[in-house]
Amino acid sequence: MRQLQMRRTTLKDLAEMLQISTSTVSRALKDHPDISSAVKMKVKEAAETFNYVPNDFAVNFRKKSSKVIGLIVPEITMFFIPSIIKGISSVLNKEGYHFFILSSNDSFETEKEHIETCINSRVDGILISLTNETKDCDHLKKLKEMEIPTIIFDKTVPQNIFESVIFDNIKNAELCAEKLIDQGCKNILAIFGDENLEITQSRLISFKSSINQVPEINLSIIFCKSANLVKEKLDLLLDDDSIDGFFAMSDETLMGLHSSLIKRSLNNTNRKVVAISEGTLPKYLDETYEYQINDGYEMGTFAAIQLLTSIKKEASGTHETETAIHQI
Amino acid sequence: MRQLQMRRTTLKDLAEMLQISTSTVSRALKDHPDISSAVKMKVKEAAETFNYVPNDFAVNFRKKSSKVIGLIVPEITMFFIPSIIKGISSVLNKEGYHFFILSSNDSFETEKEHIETCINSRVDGILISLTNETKDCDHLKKLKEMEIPTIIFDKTVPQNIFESVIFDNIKNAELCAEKLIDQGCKNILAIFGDENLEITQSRLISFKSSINQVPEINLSIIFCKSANLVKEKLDLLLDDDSIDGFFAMSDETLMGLHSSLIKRSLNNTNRKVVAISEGTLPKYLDETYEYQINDGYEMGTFAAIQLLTSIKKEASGTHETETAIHQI
DNA sequence: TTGAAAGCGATACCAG
DNA sequence: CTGGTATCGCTTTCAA
Repeated sequence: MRQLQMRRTTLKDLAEMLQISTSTVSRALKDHPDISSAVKMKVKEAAETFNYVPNDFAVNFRKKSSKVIGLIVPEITMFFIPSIIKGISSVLNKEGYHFFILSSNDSFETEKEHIETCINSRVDGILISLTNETKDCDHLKKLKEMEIPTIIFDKTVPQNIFESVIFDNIKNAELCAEKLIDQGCKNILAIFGDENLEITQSRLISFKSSINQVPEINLSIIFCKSANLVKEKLDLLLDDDSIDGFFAMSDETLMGLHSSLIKRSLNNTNRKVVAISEGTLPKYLDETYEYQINDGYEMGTFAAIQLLTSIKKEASGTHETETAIHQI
Repeated sequence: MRQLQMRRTTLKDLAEMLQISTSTVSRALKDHPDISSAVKMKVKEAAETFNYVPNDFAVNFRKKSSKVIGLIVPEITMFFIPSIIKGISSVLNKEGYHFFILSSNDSFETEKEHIETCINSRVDGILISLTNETKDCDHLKKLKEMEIPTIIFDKTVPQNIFESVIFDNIKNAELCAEKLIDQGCKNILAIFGDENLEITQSRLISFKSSINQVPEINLSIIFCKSANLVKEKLDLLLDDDSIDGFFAMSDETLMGLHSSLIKRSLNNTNRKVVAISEGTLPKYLDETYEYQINDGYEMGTFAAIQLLTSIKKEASGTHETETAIHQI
């Protein structure tokens, strides 16, 4: 088995051609102040003409830093992933970092494997959003031991051992409730996702308590794990038009709701729809819907910046065990 | 500046502890037939207890293979990217490969930079979908010279120098046209994306020629680069209900159409909507819409498999310059 | 201002 | 079956 790729020009090659040492070439290439500008010129020219490209493997190996971070997500959804990727790329690429995407497919076991993978491939840091199955952070402890900077985002668990970035679920649910109240809705149907999720619970509690402050409102609540389930349930539920206000806690639940409303031609009747949403998609659904936006792009950038910060701290030897929770 | 990460157990550490050579340890760990099972046992046990993890940097460096591939896409869209990522992950992860996502943000310059980045980081292969600005493959020639296996997918250019994977645009547009014809539509509006794109042109030509076989059909065509533009144009155009058939060449154009139909409560009147679609989203829009599916997941798996195949060929020294175009 | 040389950690060839 | 050793390409002291 031969080499995977054609042999490339190395530092040594340049050194031999110019009859100087590799150390000098190395330093010249990175504008080290010790090197005379004459030599720098020569070296850079040669590097240019011979198409020299530093071998990142060797550099990483030597420096023990991969400039790679691992992104572990519970699943690849169309609502959240694209915006979060954009956000993360925008800050990481600027700093010369790359990232892998590893999807846990909603399996705790896969999540654990991915964490091992990240450790093995020597990532400089990890951004992770936990699966629905993940109940604690035990499997993350190793990361702490190995001092691998890690930020948890979006889906977290209560006993959090890392810095994390989440949306302000309380506030958003509250604002949605207020919109429905202001609209004068009296018969509200609220649609939530997976009942076991932290994010569902916090939105639920907040939404309910806001609505309950207006005693004349009649509130029904359903939980559905997928857009399809929402649709199925609603197709049965919506047999009268008495509901004048809908709340969807996410894009996914909103999609199911929209689908069902369309089917029953209820979309333009006298009812209000408000939702918590990532915001990319819903603008095309119906102009009358109102949203409280959870901006995935913003979360991505924020989390990435936090991670880079703690990578730098690690590198400089500071060892504060940050576990702050940032709400955005 | 100290090491980024805590020192980990190395082969040498194990060798010293067991008082044997590193070569033996290395071989034992990978079940080399030469090694006695007694030694293997000992070594593996030690590796286990001391939490030995091979240093991928060193391995890659030595073997000149990164087990990383670069995925370059023109933009991060919610319609295509999630499914393509899922498809690619599903085959690459199984084979121990990872991939970076690099988005060109529809800029030819950025695309070129990303290609450089991939070369620098010594990826084992590249999966690339070109931007709208990309008119030829000159910037890809370097990849050919350097013998970096590359597959172009979805967005290609006519003078293609690499193997590529595309959807069967001709067939799909044709089938959509037939659906509208079968439905008896007489006044059709067809919505296309960016007029300059290869994929737009092939869908356009095919769709038009199919429709034109039925002389009594009146066909109007519009081109819009984004869902928003579709909506804006339609909000002006749709002042009467005479259109009884719509064709959208993509999810993006379909979203604009849907939005506009909803707004005018035209969604449940007597008209047919057919579209070429990635398929993830549209099932929630309106049950009466019909689709010709371009499956991003399938494209992802297919492209990834092709890439792995050519990586293996490269490795074994076979040098067929494949430029086959696969339609799926 | 420059060079020599020591590794980083794993692999593989050649001996024994 | 096992050990010694060169090597991958680069960075980084230490010496000159």
